Amino acid sequence: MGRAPCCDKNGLKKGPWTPEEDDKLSHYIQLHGPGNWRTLPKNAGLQRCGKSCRLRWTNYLRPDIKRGRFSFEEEETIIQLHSILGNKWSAIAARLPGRTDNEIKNYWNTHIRKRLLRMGIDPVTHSPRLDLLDISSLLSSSVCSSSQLNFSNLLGIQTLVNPELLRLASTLLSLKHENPHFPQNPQIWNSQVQNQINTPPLQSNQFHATPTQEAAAMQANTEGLPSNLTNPSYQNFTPSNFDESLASLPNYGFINPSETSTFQSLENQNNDLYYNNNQGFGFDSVISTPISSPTQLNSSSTFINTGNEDERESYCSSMLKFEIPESFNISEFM
DNA sequence: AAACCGATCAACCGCGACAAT
DNA sequence: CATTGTCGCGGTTGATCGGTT
Repeated sequence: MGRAPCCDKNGLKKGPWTPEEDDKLSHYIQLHGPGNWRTLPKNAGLQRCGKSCRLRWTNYLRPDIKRGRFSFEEEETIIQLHSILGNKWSAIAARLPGRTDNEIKNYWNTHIRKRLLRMGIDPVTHSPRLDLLDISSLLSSSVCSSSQLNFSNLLGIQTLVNPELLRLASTLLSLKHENPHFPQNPQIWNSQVQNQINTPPLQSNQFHATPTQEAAAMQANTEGLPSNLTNPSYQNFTPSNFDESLASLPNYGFINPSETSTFQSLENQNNDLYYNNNQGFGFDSVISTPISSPTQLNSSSTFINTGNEDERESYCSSMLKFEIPESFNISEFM
């Protein structure tokens, strides 16, 4: 089926909007509402296509748009929602009052994505970027082919690999060795470890919404779920385990600093860790928070609300012990 | 002072979904 | 059921700005 042109482009203006055009559009919508976007420009006396008008209104002129820097709470919400919704910017924006999908998308691409990469986290899968080192396949072959833990291969690449990675590998191999149910798929392996790294116990006070609000929020967010979530943890998504999936979402260090949830602690845990995903960080709080109550987002989390980008990253990194040093050239492994 | 470069973000483009006919 | 029209989404572009050389 052919797509109809959104408008007759002949003679229509493109590019940046002038204050006069903004005034015309705002004034018209305040008086009449947007109505039909196709006919709006003509009625409002604008030499623009309806699409351009809609975009200008929804992304800039709408009176309820919040301007200024994203707060820690908003940033955390974006990351968590992105980990389950993917690039569903409109669905994410629906959970962030006053923020537009375009603004969130830009902020993700220019800030969050880069910071996650610097931290060694894949912004698509939200997992540690072990894949960059091909360490997953290395470990997989080692694990699957022998009951004896053979570190010779690992040691051979030690000069290239962050010691933290090797220690992680050691931990994972130990867990695998002791636990017959350990996932064979390295990707699932990674994501499950990531979940545990970032999932301190759920706190009961993270629920603020009424059942009705929760139901509405759940519906709003499940509607936006992609069918092909890249994170293997969520590929088995079903309505019945949705809570589980949400509860096990990554947190990237935006957690209460009093909680210890690091690789160090991982080493001391028994294998039950891998089967208690219900005790994840309270993503429920994000999902259940009413749209009109942005300040309630993750109220249980403790934030150091500085406005400094570096401090945010530093705080993030300090909580998530898995960190690729600045000197480590990731691009060499791409 | 000028040139260069990277970061940012407003705006555009193409497409899919869906309603209307 | 097929076609047409509209809307909204996600990806991309390009203008602008500030910092650096």
